[in-house]
Amino acid sequence: MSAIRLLVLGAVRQHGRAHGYQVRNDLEYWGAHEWSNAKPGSIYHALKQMAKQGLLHAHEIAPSTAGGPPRTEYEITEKGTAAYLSLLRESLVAHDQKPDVLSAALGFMVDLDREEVLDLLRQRVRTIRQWRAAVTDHYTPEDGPAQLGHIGEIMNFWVHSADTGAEWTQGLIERIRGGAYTFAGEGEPFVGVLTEGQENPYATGRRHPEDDR
Amino acid sequence: MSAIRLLVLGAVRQHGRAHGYQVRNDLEYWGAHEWSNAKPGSIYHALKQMAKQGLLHAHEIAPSTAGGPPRTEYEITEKGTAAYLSLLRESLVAHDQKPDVLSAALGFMVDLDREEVLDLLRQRVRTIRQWRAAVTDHYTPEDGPAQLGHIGEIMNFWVHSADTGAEWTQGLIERIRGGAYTFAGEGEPFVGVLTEGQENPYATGRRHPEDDR
DNA sequence: GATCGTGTAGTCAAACTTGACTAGTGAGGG
DNA sequence: CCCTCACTAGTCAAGTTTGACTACACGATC
Repeated sequence: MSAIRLLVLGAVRQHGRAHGYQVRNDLEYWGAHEWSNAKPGSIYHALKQMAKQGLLHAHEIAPSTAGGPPRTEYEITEKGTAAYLSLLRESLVAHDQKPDVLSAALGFMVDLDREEVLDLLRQRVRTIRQWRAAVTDHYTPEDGPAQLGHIGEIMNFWVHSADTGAEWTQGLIERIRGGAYTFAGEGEPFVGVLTEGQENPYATGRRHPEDDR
Repeated sequence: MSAIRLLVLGAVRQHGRAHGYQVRNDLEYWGAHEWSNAKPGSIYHALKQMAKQGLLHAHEIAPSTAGGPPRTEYEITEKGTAAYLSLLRESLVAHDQKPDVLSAALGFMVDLDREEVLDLLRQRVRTIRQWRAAVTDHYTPEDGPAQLGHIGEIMNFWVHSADTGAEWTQGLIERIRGGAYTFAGEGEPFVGVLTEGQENPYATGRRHPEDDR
């Protein structure tokens, strides 16, 4: 699964009601266009698709005051909220070598409560360890790993990713256990969307020149 | 860019001439179906597409002796070889948070010569460092990183990935500098394809049960 | 007062990916 | 001798992603 659905659902949910451009702008604010496939086409497509599937409810709205084509506003449905939460949980646990999914999940983790996030992250560490074991097991020929030649570097790379991924997750667990951040039901939530008329300091026009990679 | 083109070009090139199923089987042998999107559909699609673009040359062949539909054999063209090498170089250098691209490139790096690979990997380390600097710069507000709240964990995660990625690359550089593996023009190359009639120990049927993740 | 850039809002075709499906052959078991 | 199962080889529709494009409004600039 890609990160786009999680991102879009989360963005719409935070707004209560949002049109495509608003979602697009939020994702840009979060830097998501840099670490995920959050291109305009994907966002509008995801909105339409999820509306068709009943995860979002679409309201046709008159053309905006600021020119441009007629907009559609979306609202998350109950089914959508359920899908969102299950996607979020899944993304925190799963180790699918897709860093964008984890990044998106980190951005929304505070929608769950602290204890649950800790549980999910511990589960994540276990998942990674299991995967690591499967890799070393599967790719170690009977006559020793040297037989693989340079192909062994592929395995080596996965194992390294697994180890560092587990280590990082462990660090995050410590920080959260230590009381960092504000989770669901712990009072004033952290506001991560742009309010109407607020300028976007991370908009495309003002990127740092070193960004090009 | 996805890894599929690199994988398919590399596989066809190693065979000299190969039909779709052979490529598919090689990729499975390398475990590529586990760490990349090397599904049958993608492979056949890539073959056709690249044939249309002149990177491969297609020979229509009579139905195989072993039953099944008529096969098409592909041969890499000059243009294809050029594309392959440039894709390979690019994949060794680029840090696009897509681990499958790097894995594929590792599998083929021995098609280049040792010194060039070392250069490319050093370049990779530099690229990662630059990217890391851009991230910390871009996502550190004037009033200190604490302002980001839990969103800062996204940045933290990238930075961690960059650091461990650079570290791993450095390790690989050391191993290659130390004389490991056999690169282009250094004599008997490592054979990474299945020869006709050889059994495939990693074929789908015999996977380890722990593989399911 | 034309036009140039920027922001708003979204569409579209082309390419790619996915997962399920087709279809023939041959070996082995009952 | 028939039936099932695995292997060989590939197709297809549905869904997704990409990158370029449209179209309007507003302010600034020449």
